[in-house]
Amino acid sequence: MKLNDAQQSAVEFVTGPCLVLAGAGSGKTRVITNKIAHLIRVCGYEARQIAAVTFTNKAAREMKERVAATLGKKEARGLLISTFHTLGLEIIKREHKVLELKSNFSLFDDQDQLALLKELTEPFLKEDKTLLMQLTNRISRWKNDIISPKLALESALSQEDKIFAHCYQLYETQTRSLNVLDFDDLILLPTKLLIENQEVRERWQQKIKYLLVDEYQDTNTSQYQLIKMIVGTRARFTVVGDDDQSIYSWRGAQPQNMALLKRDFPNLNVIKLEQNYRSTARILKAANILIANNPHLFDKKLFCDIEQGEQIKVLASKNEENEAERVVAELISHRFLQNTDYKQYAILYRSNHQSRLIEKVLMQNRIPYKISGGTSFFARAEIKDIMAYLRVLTNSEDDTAFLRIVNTPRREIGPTTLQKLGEFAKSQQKSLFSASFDIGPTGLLTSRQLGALQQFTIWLDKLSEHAKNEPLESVKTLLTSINYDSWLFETSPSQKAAEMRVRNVNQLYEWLGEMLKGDELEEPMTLTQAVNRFTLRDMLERGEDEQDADQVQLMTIHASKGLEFDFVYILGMEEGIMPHQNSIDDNQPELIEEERRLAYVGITRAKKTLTLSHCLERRSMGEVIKPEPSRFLAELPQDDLDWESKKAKDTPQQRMEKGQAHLAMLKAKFPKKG
DNA sequence: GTCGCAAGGCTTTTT
DNA sequence: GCCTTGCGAC
Repeated sequence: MKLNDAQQSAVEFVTGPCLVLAGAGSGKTRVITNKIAHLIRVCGYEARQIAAVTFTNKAAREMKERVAATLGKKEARGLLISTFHTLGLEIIKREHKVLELKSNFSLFDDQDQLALLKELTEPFLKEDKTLLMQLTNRISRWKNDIISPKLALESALSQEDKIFAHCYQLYETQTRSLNVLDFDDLILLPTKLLIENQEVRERWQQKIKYLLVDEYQDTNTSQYQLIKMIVGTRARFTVVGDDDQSIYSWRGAQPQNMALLKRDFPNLNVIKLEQNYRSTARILKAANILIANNPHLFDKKLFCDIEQGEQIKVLASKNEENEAERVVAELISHRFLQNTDYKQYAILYRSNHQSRLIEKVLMQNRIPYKISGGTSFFARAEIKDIMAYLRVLTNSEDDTAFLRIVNTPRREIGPTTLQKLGEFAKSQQKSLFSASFDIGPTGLLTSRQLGALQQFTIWLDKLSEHAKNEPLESVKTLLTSINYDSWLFETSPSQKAAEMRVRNVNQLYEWLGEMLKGDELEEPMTLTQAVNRFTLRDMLERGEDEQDADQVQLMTIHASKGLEFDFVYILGMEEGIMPHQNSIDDNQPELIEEERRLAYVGITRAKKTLTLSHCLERRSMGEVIKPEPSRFLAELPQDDLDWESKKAKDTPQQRMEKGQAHLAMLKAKFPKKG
């Protein structure tokens, strides 16, 4: 298919800064992939001089595949296509000396971060969960805004601010001494480094001669600074974004960065992509009308010349079990009548836990499905265990990981031993691992306790030596010598669960093997790198069977951004779910607007049909609630909706009347503004 | 030091 | 409703 005029000019404009305002389904990925090809084939760039960044692993993977398909793997080799965080990790890895970091640092995921903060702030916050959450968010915001603990402390006004800033400082000191970085550091450190160090900045400007950024509306302050530093005054870059699809403001994304670009680069070329190639006219119209309820940074009008299409179905179910059954039943009969593939269907939801029931029903009906995103895999105890082993193996100072594995499987090293070891290590300013070798003469431990501890750490020490030369081999040794499979069988509630766990561990091992080996597009990694990539959930997957597999796609709406499906089902179109209860409670219009954008993103994933589902009853934290249908349903053009009453015995006339009465109620309850 | 049970309390979304 | 945490028994 030929590019349209707007797309073509977005591809061919390479001499300066370029902002592409790309509405949903307007072919932005095509623009990016074609532009990369154009840069290489026409403008004489080498692949390794071009970097393209996105926000999610899924999007990065998708882009890699599309680019490889356009250019061929040979020409695409060396291209840097990754998430912001992986790019940051890469910069830190190469510049670790300038940053005064050891090369073997490990990464904290948000759970590690929370656990450490909880421990560190216990004297100040008294384990108050709300305060702890606020602190976590605050630290993240400080890091996003490039504010050091020192500065935070200086500018703290209230008593609470001072305590938070103090905790921030403690946290920073502690993470540095553990030789770990958190996710925000991966952006913050490179940004600070490039701002402060001219030599390093020039090195990266030399290396990355052209930068492309997808989902630009999701950048936060430090990410924007990082972009500015990399592109420098040459300003050879293209950013692609859509303020209507900004759904990450809760983690610091500033859609205003789109407007800032005009200020910072006065010669910015702004190109609008307004033709939608994805959805039926009806779906597009519904999406446009919904999003028109939000204020806009940039004006754009999406149009398409695809046929009208079917009405948008609205299912009302009695409760959430019913909802899952209804949606699956709809899907099965649709597939049967239309003779389609499972992989053309997507079931989207607001929060991860909503997948549970759907999974159950899909399983009962033996329908193949794939859940993407979600933390399910890495949240599993067996995966966390092995990850902790790998982290200690590469970074012996990672006490958090050390504590997780020191007694898993059981080694008779209990809380008393660890308490004493912890105190001793603290007094010596040492890691738990290293302190274990020096604690003997102090007599703090009984000989039995010391024996158990040292047997473990000596073994670990040998293993990490082994890991330096033969990383994959050493991981195999690790798994066999702790007899992990048997441990899993002993501790699992059932044979089946144990088999599942063993499979998960094997999966991790397989991925690890692939990452250490590399492939046509990726260089082989060190064990440290591979472990850090895992923490970022950014692993090399042998794509073939994954891609071809005919499976129904399950994911959150957040995870679905940038993807498209023929037939889309959205669950839980209810007040309290979408919009989420928190955004209703706080009574801030911006929060509802973000929820509306989320609904917009969900709706615009659909190419051919869209089905929206809500329940009349739902169990929430143990009690039964009766949620109202989402206000967003009332905002959609009602002529394009096919409201189906929950009772099949209703005549169409009754159904219509009920629907209309319901709507009147909704409209009275949620009057449109303006 | 380990295991099992009961009570309490809640992550929305991702790297 | 489910998962984590705390406590008591062995």
